[in-house]
Formats: sequence, C-alpha cells, structure tokens
Amino acid sequence: MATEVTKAECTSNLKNVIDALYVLNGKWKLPIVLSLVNAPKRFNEIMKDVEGISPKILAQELKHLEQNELVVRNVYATTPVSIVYEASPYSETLKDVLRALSDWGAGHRKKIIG
Amino acid sequence: MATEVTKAECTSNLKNVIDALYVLNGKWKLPIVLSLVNAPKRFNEIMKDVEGISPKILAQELKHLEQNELVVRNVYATTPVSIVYEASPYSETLKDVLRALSDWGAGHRKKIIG
DNA sequence: GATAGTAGTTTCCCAAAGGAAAGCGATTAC
DNA sequence: GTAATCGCTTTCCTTTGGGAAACTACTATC
Repeated sequence: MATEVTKAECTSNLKNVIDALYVLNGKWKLPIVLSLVNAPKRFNEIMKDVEGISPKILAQELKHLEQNELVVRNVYATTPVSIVYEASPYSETLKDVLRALSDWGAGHRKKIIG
Repeated sequence: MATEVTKAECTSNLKNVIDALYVLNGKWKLPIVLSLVNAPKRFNEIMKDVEGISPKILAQELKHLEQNELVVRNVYATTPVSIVYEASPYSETLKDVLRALSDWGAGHRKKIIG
C-alpha cells in the first residue's frame, strides 16, 4: 500500500514543491486568489478584503496572476468602465492548497496561543 | 451541504492563509521540511537533497524551523559529534500542505509544458 | 605534514519584495 | 467649481531574501 516511498518519489515530490513555490511564492498571491475564489471583486474591494496590501503591490500581483492564468480581468463598458477580477477555472486546482494552508494556519495559531 | 460559505468564513479563511504564509513563506522552508519528512538527515545531506541551497541559507532556515518546532536538531556524542536534523512530530501537520503543493506543482508543470 | 570531511560562520554584495505617499485621468455628485 | 470615487501608476525608500566565496575549529586519514 502507500506506506512505501521510493527515493525517486521523494525527489520528485521535492521538485514539485519547489516548482509550485516558484509560482506561488510571496506574501500576497495566494491570499488574493483566495479572496477572488470566494467572490469576484473590483480593485478597491480586493484592497478592503486583503488587509494591509498596497495598491502598487495589488496591481503588480494581479498582473502576475493574470499571466499565470489564475485570475481573469473583465472590463465592462459601463460609464465609467468597471473592472472586475475573478478567479479563473484553472484556479480551482489551487483549492486543495488553499484549504490545506487555511487549516494549518488555524491550527498553528491555536498552538501558539495555547 | 458545505456549498454555502458565510462572509465570516471567507474572512477567517483569508486570515488563516495569511498566518500560515507568515510562518512558511520563502523559497526553502517547505522544501527543507519535506526533505526531512522523507528521512532525517545531516547538514551536508540536506544540502545535496535540496539542490541549489547555500550553507548560509540552510543554517538560517534550520534555525527558523527549529524555533517554530517543525524541525528537531539532534546532537550525538560521537567523535566527531554528528548532528542529525529530523522532522518533528508537529511537522506531520504539514503533510496535507506538502501533498497539495506537490500535486499542484506536478500539474502546473504539465500545463506549462503542454 | 598535507588533505579531506563535518557543520557551519562570516563577509560582501545584489536583487526582489514590499511599504508610504502622492498623483492622474476620467467620471459623477453636490 | 469642488470634492470624491475608481483603478491604477509613479517615485522613493527600506527590508528581506538569497547567492558566492572564503574561512574556522575540529577530527580523521594518508
């Protein structure tokens, strides 16, 4: 059963994690994706949701996430134009990562307080 | 029935993820933990396993992980002393995070190549 | 005595991340 | 006309992350 792990598997696990972190690394990328997974939002709504982020960083990270196809930028021809960011279908693949991180963060906070 | 998500849950998910990243952020912490989860290792063995890391960064990150009780440093009174690092029991709680990241990294690589 | 290994430390340096604050063009409300 | 909102951009600055290389104290081996 799955208790045996070969050296090759360990190595590829390591490479996978390093590759994932290469794309997801940083303080804000995953929080932004999570905020948009919860609901599509406009620029200033994300600013309010993800506390502490500056407009410069938010703009920069949204571009990065767009390039990695995790976020879609929708422009609506209202007056004035409204711009709504949403999590892409591909970002669904991050749900396990986000759930695991959220669970761990909650548990770790309890551990530190206690 | 878990399809409904309240605003409060979204917000606390966000806080949890931000807290988790506060501890786990950076290029090397999770790779090091994963390497030690696979098997306890000595300093130079970790260096070989986690490719590209420099001794300075490894020493620094091991200290950080020790302080967060994710890694245990064992000193054996051999001559010369041997120092073996191992994943702590608490680091078991990171298994879901590591598995999710490894899976995502593998999938993302396939997506980029294809 | 020379060489090698172990477990790092030290120094120096560069690049990326990130924060603070101001500004900007367009539009709408008062 | 004045002020406010939206979605950013620009500038400036500090902090952190991280790489390269040399070096150290100790021990063992040749």
